[in-house]
Parts: sequence; structure tokens; C-alpha cells
Amino acid sequence: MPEARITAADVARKAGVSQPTVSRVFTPGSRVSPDKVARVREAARELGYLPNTLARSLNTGRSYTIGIVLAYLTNPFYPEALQILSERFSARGYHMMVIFAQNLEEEVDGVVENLMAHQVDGIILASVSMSNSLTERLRELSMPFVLFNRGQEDRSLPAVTSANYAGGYLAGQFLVAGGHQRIAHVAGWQKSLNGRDRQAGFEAALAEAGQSPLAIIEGAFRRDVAAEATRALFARPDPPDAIFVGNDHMAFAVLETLQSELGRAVPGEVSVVGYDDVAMAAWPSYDLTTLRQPASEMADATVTMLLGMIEAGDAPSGRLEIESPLILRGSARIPEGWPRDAASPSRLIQGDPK
Amino acid sequence: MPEARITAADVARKAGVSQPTVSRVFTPGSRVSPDKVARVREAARELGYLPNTLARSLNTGRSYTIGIVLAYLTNPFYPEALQILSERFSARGYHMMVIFAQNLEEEVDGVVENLMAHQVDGIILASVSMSNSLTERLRELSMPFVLFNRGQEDRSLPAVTSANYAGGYLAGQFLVAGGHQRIAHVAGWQKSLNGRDRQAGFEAALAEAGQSPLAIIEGAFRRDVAAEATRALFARPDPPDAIFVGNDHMAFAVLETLQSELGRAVPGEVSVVGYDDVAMAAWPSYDLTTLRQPASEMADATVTMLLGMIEAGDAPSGRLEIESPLILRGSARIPEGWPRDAASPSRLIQGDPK
DNA sequence: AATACACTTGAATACGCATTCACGTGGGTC
DNA sequence: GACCCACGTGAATGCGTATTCAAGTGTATT
Repeated sequence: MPEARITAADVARKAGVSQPTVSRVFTPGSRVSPDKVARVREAARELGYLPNTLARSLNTGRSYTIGIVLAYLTNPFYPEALQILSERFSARGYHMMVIFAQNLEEEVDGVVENLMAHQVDGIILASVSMSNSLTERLRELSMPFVLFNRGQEDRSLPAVTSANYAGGYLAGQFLVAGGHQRIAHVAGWQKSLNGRDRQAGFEAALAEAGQSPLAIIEGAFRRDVAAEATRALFARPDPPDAIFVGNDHMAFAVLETLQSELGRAVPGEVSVVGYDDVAMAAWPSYDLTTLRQPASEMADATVTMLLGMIEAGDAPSGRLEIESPLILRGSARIPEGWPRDAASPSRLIQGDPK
Repeated sequence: MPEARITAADVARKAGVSQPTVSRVFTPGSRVSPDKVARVREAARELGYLPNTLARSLNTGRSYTIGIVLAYLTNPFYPEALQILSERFSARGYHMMVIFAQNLEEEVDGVVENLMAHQVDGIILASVSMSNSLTERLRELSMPFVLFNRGQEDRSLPAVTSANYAGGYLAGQFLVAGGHQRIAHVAGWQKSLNGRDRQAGFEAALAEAGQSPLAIIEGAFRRDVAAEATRALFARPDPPDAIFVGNDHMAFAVLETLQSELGRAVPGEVSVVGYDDVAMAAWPSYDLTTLRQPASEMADATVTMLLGMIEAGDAPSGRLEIESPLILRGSARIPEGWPRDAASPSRLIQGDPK
């Protein structure tokens, strides 16, 4: 029966030093004489000692843990982002506590309180809504947080998104330039600013060309709803010749409904443009033209922003929008002379406290 | 500038009670008079008090945190499993700390030590290898752990998998019954027992029918390798008329290579059977016949097993294999009279300490 | 009326570590 | 040779909570 719990005091005793010296050996930046370092490390190795992170956190006030709240992983953009975020945080010495919450303000608020009780150093809210009272609470407690892939009306809230309006605009511009006359939109969830921004950009591009959307149907970021929307669009006497879909996850359902169920040629009869550029978009079955949300850059920006607040005490920096280039593939007709590298510019919107 | 940190002592002062009384109010099972409960709750609410989980864990020795080590989320089986595991643990009052580790024993060992330093109550190792020394270490420290979707040679290690051998056997049986004569296998990673078990079952079924596999090529659970394997199979003078693929993630690549690149009809010229039944397998683009690994049941079993060790002190229970039924879809010819509900039996293999 | 008992409560303490603080010790400077 | 200073070290203390333990209250029992 081996020792139940090895503490710094045990190591100290074995190495013939004091407990604080053991602590210093395991605290980068502390100065300890080389011989004691060696003795302590040797003793620690023999005993199998590991510093208790909880005790450490309790008196430093830093847990090196980041809480992340997610709505779901069904949309493959989130697994991609989650893994990258985790790896970035790991590289900076942080761990990630992952919690799923349905996208209800009430539930998210409870989850966030839970994370705060766990003394996380910061919180990432990925694609979930939070109540204003919670936002206030986080601010008062100066708990660092960043919204990931989810903006809110208040542009002063720290958030990292892609340039959704610009991306939607680019999608619209692209489809108009492709000579499409009846362009429909299967929109994202209307309670999501992401979805509304993409839609607004899309509509602006069409308006600028003197067009208006053939139809706009909410897809709620769900496959089944998007498939149903597609059926509805093609039950019309004047079906669309192009569809801009609010994200790739829905676009796959739209494509499948068009091809397997409605027998429409893509892009011959209908062009389809998505949003996200998840890995699957490049697979042969879909070959989807789409706007790329660069998960890697978004994760980098999120980590930088959050750790800036935590470690450097940076003030919350408002919303950061990452450039969202159009990736040309085979699901949409490519206009003559369309540049291969068209992209919407990235930009930082400084928050103006409402 | 609001209070920096509200402690139980602050609440106690405001409510006119002692700190232990506050503690008791927030500790289910402790008896406190109703009026004091009310006073304490009121004061806590006004101050915005949340018990510090770190301090609590420090002297209870229980963190209510589970560490989970994952190799990647690229195979969609893992996001599905991750979300279900998280929800199950949440329901039992536990949080999940997620860490990614390349599938190298060395790295996994380091990550696990890291989790132990964080005082997790238990660890789930999802599809990663660990060294024998680490296994020993975990046993000595009596740190509960369960291998998820990854068995090891030592059947006494607590693990939850599907019935991989039986599943592979069923796949082989099914393809033989379908009248296929040249059955190939794109195998999983050879260092994974999952992959080897599926292969062994498959080979046994063929052998029983007097056949032997046309070819077995390692796919390493990777899309690109699987696609290349498919090309190699069809570069032969005697290409296969059926392929059993080690998991769905690879099977999608095989299907796409067959259809988009090689122009082979599925299931007309080639039948394809996968393994996992991830959500995408049911999508029209793939419509993949496959063996279901029931993520939900596997997660339930894992949670039950791990929390049994943590809360009830159960002894590690050996490997548990969950039934893995064959899901009939359109990617493989269905033999005449094949039962619609064929399934491999689930079974518990008691560990015999080597 | 006296004792026993169930119940509630606060003072003290422990959990494992990091961090003051004060105390040497040695080498360098004039 | 006296002084100063940088450095290494251990004793003591605090982080915020849960858990002894003993004391106090009131009710039931004899």
C-alpha cells in the first residue's frame, strides 16, 4: 500500500530542507542553490511528488484554468475551434474546462456562475447568449471573458468573430456577378448576430446591384430546418437559381436535398454558397464554395485577447472581426474574371461604451 | 469599485453567524436552523457570494472534476462522445477538463500527470495509448481511470469499447452473405486494439466461409491514407467487390474516392461497410451501411464505471464491450433474407489480472 | 425535579502550498 | 578591518473552506 498523498513537506523531510524550499524549487523564478535543487528534485522523483495545483491556486489566486461554454458540437466548426483553442491554451500553460449549455440565457448564466465558483481565470463563451445582468456581473467582478463566434449588440463587449457583414456582402456580390437573377437565402438563427450580420451584408450587396432576395427563410443553423427550407424554395413557381446559406452545416443539407431529393444540378441549375469553410466543405461530396472563418486565426485572437486581460490586465478591447475570404470551389458558378483571392478586409471595431 | 472577493466570512459577518454556519448552509446534508439558513442565503445573495470550489476541494480531497484526454476531434465520433460524456457528468455534478494529446505514450503520460496535479477525481483516456509505467502509477495512487473506445492487451484494465471483434465478424459475415467474392479491408491503425479486433473478427468470418481477404491495407484511421488505399485496391487487376472499412471517417473517404474519382457504382460494383455510425453516416451523400458504436450507451457505461470507482470505491471492473449492431443502409448490397435487426451481443469481459 | 438526549452553533484547526519576513553567510568595497 | 549588500534559507502566516470538538439550548424521560 503506497503513500496516500505526497506533500511538499514529505519531500522537504526526505531532502533535508524546509517546505518553502521545495516550493521554490517548483516555482520558476525563485532562486535556490543548485545542490538543494538537485536534492529536492531527487527526493520528489523518488516519492512521486506532484505539486497540488488546487492549493497553489488557492493562495496565488490564479488557477490557470479557462472555462469555455459551448452550445453544441454538431456544427463541425466547433470541434475544430475547440481543439485549436485547447492547444493554444495548453501552449500557454492553461487548461480548459468545457461545459455545454443550451442556448438559453438562464442556463448559460448558471453555467458561468459555476465556472466562477471554480475560480477560472477567464471564460470563453462560444456561440451562446448571456443575459445583460450576467455581463454586468462579470464586469463588476472583473472576470475576463471573450465571446467567440458570437457578437452582441453592445460592440464594446470583447468578442472575436469573422467579418460577417463583409462576408455576407461578398457572397451576395459574388452571386450577382455570376449572373444569378433569383437569389435566395437560407438564413442563420435570427437570434444570432452572426446570422443577422451575414444576412444584412448579403442584402446590401443585392440592393447595390438593384436586386432583392427572391426569398429569405430562417434555417436556425439546423440541418433539418435548412432541408425543409430548400424544399419550400423549390416548391415555388419561380425557384431560385442561387442560394446563400448561413453556414456550411446547413449548406450540406441544402446540397443534399437539391441533389438527392430534388434532382437539381449544382452549379448548373443552382449555385450554393456556404459560410465557415469547415474541413468537410473541401470533401469531394460537397466541394462547397464558401466563406472561410479561419478557426485558427480566430482562436489565436481569442487566446491573445483573453490572456491579455488576465496576464497584462488589458482593458476589454471590443469586437475583433477576422477577415473572411471567399473560397472558390465547385458548388457555385464562378463569374468571368473573378479574382482568385477576393477577400473581405479584417478590421477591429473599437468598442464605444454605449 | 466592487468588493474584490467575497468569502464565507464576509457572508457570516453580514448575516450575524459564524463562518462554519455559512459553510453548512452550502453543504447539503448539514443541519442548520431555518431562520439562519434564510439569513445566510439572503446575505449571500446580496453580496453575490459563491463558495470557492478550490478551497472546498482542498480539504475534502474531492474536486468533482474529471480529466479527459483526447487525441483529436477530426473523427466525428469523438465530438459526439465528448458532448454526451460532458452532459452525463454535468448531471452528476462533475466538470470536465479536456486535454488533447498526440497519441504518443510519452505525451499522454505527461498530460495525465498534469491532470493528477490538478487533483481530478478520475480520468478518461479516449483513444490514446498510455505506458505501462503510467498504468502502474495510476493504480498505486488509486486514481480511477477508464479507457474509452480503446482497449489494451491487458483486459483487466477498465475500458469501455464496442464489441469490436463481434462487429468485424458481423461485417465479414454480412458481406459474404451478400455474395461478394473479393472482399478487401481498409484497416484501422495497427497500434489500436480497436482496429486489430475489428480486423480479426472480419478475417474470422471470411475464414469460416472458406474465403480469405482480397487485401488488407492499413488506413491508420486517416482520410488521406484511406483514399490512397482505395486507389491502390483499384489499381489491381482484380479489384475488390466489397470493402470493409475500419471506421466511418475513413469510409467516407473511400466512398468519395470510389464515386468521384474512380467512377465506381456503390453498391452496384462495390459494397462498402463502415464502423461507428456517426451522424454523417445517415446523410444522403453517404448513406453508409455501418456498425453502430452507440456513443450514448458507451458514455453512460463509462460514467457509471468511473463514478462507481470514485464514489463507491468499486474495484476496476475490466473491459466492457457494448453491443454493436449493423445498421443497414444503401452502401452495401443486402443479402436476401438478412434479418433487419442483426446485432452482435454485448458482453462483459471480466478482467483476469495478468 | 433531575438526568439524558437530540440538536444547533461557534472556536479552533487542517487541507497543501506560496509568500512575507527576518536571519545568517559570504564576498566585495573603502 | 569595518561596513554594506546580495543571496539563500527557514519560521511563521495566509489563502477559503470543511470538519472536528465542546458548549449551549431545549425537550423528553424517569
